[in-house]
Amino acid sequence: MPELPEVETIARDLAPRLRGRTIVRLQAARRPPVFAPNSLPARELVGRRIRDVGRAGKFILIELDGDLRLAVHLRMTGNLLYQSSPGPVGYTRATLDLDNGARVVFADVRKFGRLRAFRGDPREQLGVGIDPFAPELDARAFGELARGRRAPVKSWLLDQRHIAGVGNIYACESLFYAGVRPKRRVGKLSRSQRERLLVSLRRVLRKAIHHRGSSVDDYRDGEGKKGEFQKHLAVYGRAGAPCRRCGTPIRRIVLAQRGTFYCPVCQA
DNA sequence: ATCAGCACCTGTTGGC
DNA sequence: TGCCAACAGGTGCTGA
Repeated sequence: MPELPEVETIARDLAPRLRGRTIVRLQAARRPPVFAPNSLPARELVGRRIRDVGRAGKFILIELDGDLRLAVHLRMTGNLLYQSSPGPVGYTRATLDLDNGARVVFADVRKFGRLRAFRGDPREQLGVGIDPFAPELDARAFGELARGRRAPVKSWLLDQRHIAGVGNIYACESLFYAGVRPKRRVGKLSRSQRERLLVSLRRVLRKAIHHRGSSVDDYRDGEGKKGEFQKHLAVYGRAGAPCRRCGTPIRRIVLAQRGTFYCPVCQA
């Protein structure tokens, strides 16, 4: 479900409320376990003060004293909610009670989402690649990452080890604005195609953050509210509908087992 | 070293 | 109206 813009929105919602608070109690579902197998024990988190909340790829990062971090991955249907006065939430998988009486709830219908406590460098520990907004990521660096890769550009964008944070919606959208077909082999893109793709990717991610993310179905922000960017999608979920630029019906194919949307005229 | 395919879960939707 | 297959924003594992 949530991709970079949704995760960024939640992290920004939570940061000012959680900063300086201490975790006084933690409850976590055991079947199936919400904590990842490679997590430090959950009890390590109790009694710790929260320094900040950020993001690495699609992970929400809750940074604690003692070089400790809690990474939250929402996968398809996870939500992370702040409650100033705690009340019941459906599909709750974990709760963090804070020293001011507030609570952070992790709820997830499909139970794919995971928590992981760890120490050390987040990008290294979590295996996430470069951030799309990193200044050092230019057409040249993109070219080096993609050199020799035969995967379709869309599949490559979804692999978090390369560029981290792009998911199915924003991969489709950025390829549309760049005028590149999802099936094009990433290693064979021209420099100008890579340039256009980077510009499109950043523009669409920035706009989506501005609109507080896309709520196609389950996504909610840190206050439980929907995003607005689903109203501005150009191709995602629009199979058969006219392309906003040329009027040709948007096509849907399956690539890497994911629904993939593009305009057969605007995308070469 | 890649990459396709399936597994993990539950809920909603669309076609017959 | 009812049933069931297909599909859903993600990733990890297996085996070719």
